[in-house]
Amino acid sequence: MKLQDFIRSVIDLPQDAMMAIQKAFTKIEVPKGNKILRQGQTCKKLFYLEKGLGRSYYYNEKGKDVTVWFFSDDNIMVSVESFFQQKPSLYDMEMLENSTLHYITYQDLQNLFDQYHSIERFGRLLAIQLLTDVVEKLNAIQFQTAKERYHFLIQKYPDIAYRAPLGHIASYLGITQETLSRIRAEI
Amino acid sequence: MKLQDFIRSVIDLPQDAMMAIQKAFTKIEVPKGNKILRQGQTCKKLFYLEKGLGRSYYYNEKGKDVTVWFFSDDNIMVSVESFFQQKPSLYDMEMLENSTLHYITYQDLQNLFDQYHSIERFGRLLAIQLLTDVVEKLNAIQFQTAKERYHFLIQKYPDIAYRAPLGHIASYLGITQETLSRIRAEI
DNA sequence: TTCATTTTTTGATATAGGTCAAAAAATATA
DNA sequence: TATATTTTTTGACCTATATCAAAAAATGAA
Repeated sequence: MKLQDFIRSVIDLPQDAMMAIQKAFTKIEVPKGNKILRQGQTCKKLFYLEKGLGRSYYYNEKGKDVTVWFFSDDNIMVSVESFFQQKPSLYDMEMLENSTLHYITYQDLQNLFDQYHSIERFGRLLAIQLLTDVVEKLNAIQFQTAKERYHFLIQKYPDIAYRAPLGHIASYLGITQETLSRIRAEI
Repeated sequence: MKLQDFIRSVIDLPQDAMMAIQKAFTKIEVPKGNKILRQGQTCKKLFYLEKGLGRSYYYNEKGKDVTVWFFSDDNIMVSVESFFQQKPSLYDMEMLENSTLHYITYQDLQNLFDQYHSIERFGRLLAIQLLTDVVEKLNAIQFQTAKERYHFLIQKYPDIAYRAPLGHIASYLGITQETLSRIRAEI
């Protein structure tokens, strides 16, 4: 989906605001395996992922790589707390496929928030959308068995279930890769 | 904390906006045990909890009462998805102590969003604050043992750990009440 | 106070899912 | 191709936490 269409799917901006926000985004291609943010850095860019696949992750106390979130086509890709509160990120963010992204810098976005009430609203609606996604995942994770969690993933993000490596999916669901492999074998 | 001070803690509103938003809130006292929202209803009010304790919860497939979130002094109390997307709530919300609340209706808030850019920004910042809280809980829950989850709660919300019934805390942490009781006994 | 109800604790047992290890399959590299 | 590397699967075993049941403690009502 084009950036413009994505923005429209969130809010119908007046012409001038739409022009201004589009101008503030820069399109980039990022190859598979590349990082767009490192743990400890403050996230200075908010990305729109037009096409591709990415994830955020960290290494836990035992050094195990833990996927926190997946990002796929037509979604915002950002370390929420780091970007919006401009503090160091807890996560790395990397692309799992060659991807097409558009980014806007924190400063440019703040300027647009100041200039356009309608873009401020866009920001609010976006935050609520992200919030809803996280709440949904929390509910899925908190009280469900490993099998149920996997079914949640297939249903909600079928593309991810098939495109991402099993180890990443397992840690995202809070289970081990062996358990996930066994669940898949059953089906 | 007074409503005005709470708003100030989020954003410094211009005088007129501050007056307008304060006027739109209504103060109420809600006794312990009372519900402020029922599952299936669309949440029409956003509450600020000046003093007291509340929770949101639902009954799972097995009929077990599961606490989704606690709300304590100086916080917003709302069913996020239901209020912001004006769709039926998945949860009941009830007060666990006699509480002092202030509410604003969805419609009044939308009108303020339309009228005041600064209040729109307040809304955005509020959403991001809620989002950060949920992300934090998700991380705490997803990869930690029962004991670690309980310590997260004590550290982050000590008041809740001591004021809420054990059964509610256990389901909030995604563990059984017996396990939580045993964890407490160890300490 | 006493009695009833609710909440918390304790005990015995069961099980989902973890850990460790190695084989098999898939993917990347020369 | 063949070979090396990474990812996934399978097996054996173990542990944290669930479940079921009942006692003890706390709370509320009469």
